[in-house]
Amino acid sequence: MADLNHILKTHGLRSTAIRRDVIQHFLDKGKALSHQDVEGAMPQADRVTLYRTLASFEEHGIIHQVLDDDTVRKYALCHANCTDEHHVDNHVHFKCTECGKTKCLDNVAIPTLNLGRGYTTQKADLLVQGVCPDC
Amino acid sequence: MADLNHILKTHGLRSTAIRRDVIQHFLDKGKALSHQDVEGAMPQADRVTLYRTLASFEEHGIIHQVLDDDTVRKYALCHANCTDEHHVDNHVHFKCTECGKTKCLDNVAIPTLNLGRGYTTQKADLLVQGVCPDC
DNA sequence: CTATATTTGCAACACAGTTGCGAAAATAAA
DNA sequence: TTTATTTTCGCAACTGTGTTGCAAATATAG
Repeated sequence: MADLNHILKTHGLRSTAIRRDVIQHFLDKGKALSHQDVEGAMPQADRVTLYRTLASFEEHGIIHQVLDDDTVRKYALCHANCTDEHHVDNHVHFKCTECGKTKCLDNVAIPTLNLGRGYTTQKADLLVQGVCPDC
Repeated sequence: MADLNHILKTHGLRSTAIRRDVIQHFLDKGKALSHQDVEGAMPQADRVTLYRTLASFEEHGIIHQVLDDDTVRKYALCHANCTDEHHVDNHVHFKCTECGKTKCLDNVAIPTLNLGRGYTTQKADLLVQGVCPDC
């Protein structure tokens, strides 16, 4: 609880009950969550507030977007040293076709590619789908 | 035109004006297109028909979905040998942050990764963002 | 040229995400 | 601690994307 407080403060956000609950939910689930996932877990909170919470968490480097093959936005907790300015998310995302969970593979980096003459790379997102160890 | 006809037939679809127009539009643009992109180019066609056209093209291996960091679905033409059963799309997608165009890099393959014990890989999508040679 | 199966267009709907604004709560200042 | 200031919350209303059911139109097979 004091922990959640600290996370918010160090990212320049005020500590509110809803925000602490949202972070706690991400910690509990340990996988990428959509707005709907979060809303389902805390029906007392307003839809719009949750949308704004997720957006501001992303802006301040608490969570990052996870690309997925469906159209709803998904987010996962950033690992450690992401701040407002400095966002470091170079890991692979894995979506299990059995259990449906999408997780960050923090220890698997996205390889650097040679795209050919004239291309500059700024960021890369890699989504791998298959079956996870638990399934 | 006879060409477009042929593409549709070999993928098991009837040849209609709208479908030929949609394929032609993909050929003209040479980049990933959203439903809105297609609709803008042919306002005479019904919204729903275009949604169904894109869905059925995807099913029959004429186009494939391209992951993007916004929530609207985007598609690009499949290269050659994709059929209903056999879908081969192992290339990297590149989105230029200047011109906004997303294209297939057909000559750049997604590298095989070792994800660790217990993971099975079925497919992978890689989106690289940066500046393209034209910008 | 006719019969049949597929495709199209329309209306209506479901759901994701956004904007504006006044009320409430969190921090800063006294 | 109390007050002032700034941020956040909750509500209503809205926009945009994508879907479903059904009747009319059209493409192909016979």
